Amino acid sequence: MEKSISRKELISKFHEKGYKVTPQRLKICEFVLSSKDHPTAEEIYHEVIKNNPTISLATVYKTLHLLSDLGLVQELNFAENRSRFDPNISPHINIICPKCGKILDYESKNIKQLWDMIISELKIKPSGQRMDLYVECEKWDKIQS
Amino acid sequence: MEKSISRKELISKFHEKGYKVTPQRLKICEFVLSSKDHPTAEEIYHEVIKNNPTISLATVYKTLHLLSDLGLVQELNFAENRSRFDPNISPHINIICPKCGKILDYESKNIKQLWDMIISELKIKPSGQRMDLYVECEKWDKIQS
DNA sequence: TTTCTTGCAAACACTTTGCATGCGG
DNA sequence: CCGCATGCAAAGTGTTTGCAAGAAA
Repeated sequence: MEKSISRKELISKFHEKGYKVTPQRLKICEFVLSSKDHPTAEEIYHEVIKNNPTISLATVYKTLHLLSDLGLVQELNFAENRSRFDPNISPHINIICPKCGKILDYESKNIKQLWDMIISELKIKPSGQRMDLYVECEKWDKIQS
Repeated sequence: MEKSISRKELISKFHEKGYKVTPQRLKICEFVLSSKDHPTAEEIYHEVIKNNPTISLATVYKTLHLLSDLGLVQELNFAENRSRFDPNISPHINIICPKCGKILDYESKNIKQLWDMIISELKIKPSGQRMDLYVECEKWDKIQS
C-alpha cells in the first residue's frame, strides 16, 4: 500500500542517529522494510542468509531493534511468544486467525477516521498504535480488501 | 467497569467444558478475574501463593490458558516478551507507556461505535479484539477517564 | 475407581549478552 | 586509528512438558 523507504533515506536516518552503515544492516533492512508480511527474526535470518551467508541471527535481532528505534518497523507480539516485525507503521488492522496465527493487514477509510476521532478524544497524539481483530481465516474471503 | 463473573457462573463454565473444579483453579481465577490490572503469570503466582502456599507456577500457567479457552481473559503480549492477562474482554483501548510499560484501560462510546462499524464493514463478527495506543505515562493525566 | 489435575524439575524456544575480531568513518 | 558492529557461543528468561502422586467426580 505504502511505498517503502528508499535506500538513500534509510542511510540518512542511520547517520542522523549516529548508526554506522554496514552491508549486513542494509540487507536486513531492505528485506524487512519491503516485506508484505510480518516476519519473525528467524524468518528474516533464513531469508537474508541465502544471499549473505555471513549474517548472524544476533545481528538480525540487533538490526531489528535499531529499526524499531528509528520507527521504521513495529514489533508485534502474539501468543506464540516470539516477535514479529511489521514494516507497515500506518494505522491499520491486523486481522489474525486465532487458530493458525496467519495475519492479514486491513485498511479502511472509515475505520481510520473513527480511530482518529478516538485519538482526538484523548487530546494526546500517541507515538504508535495497534489494532488486532481475531477472525478465523476460513472466513477471510468474505472480507473485501 | 464490568462486574466480574460470579463463582457460581465460573463453576458452571468449568462443568460445561468438562474441567474439574479444584481449589487452586478457584483461587487463581478469583484473583485474575477481579484484577483491575494486566498481571503476568509470575505476578499472579506471587499473589495467590500468599494465601495458598501449595500453588505452583505451572498450575498458574495451565489455569490461565484454561481461562483463555473459556474466553474469560485475553492474553496480551508486548515487546517485553511475556504474557499479560486481561480480564477485561469488552472492546477497550490499552494505553501503554512505551517507556515503562504501564497500561491503562480506556473505554468510550466512540470505541463501541468503532467496533460496530468494523463489524458492519467486515461483514463478520470477530471473536476478539485488541487496541493499543502508545502514549508516555507522563501525559496520562491529560486523558479524561 | 477412573480420569483429570497437581507440583516438581527438566526441557524448550526465543532473545540477549560478553567478548575477541573486524570494519566504517 | 578510534569506536562501533559483527559473529559466536554461552547465558538468560519466560513458558511448556513428562511424570509420579493426589484429588475430583
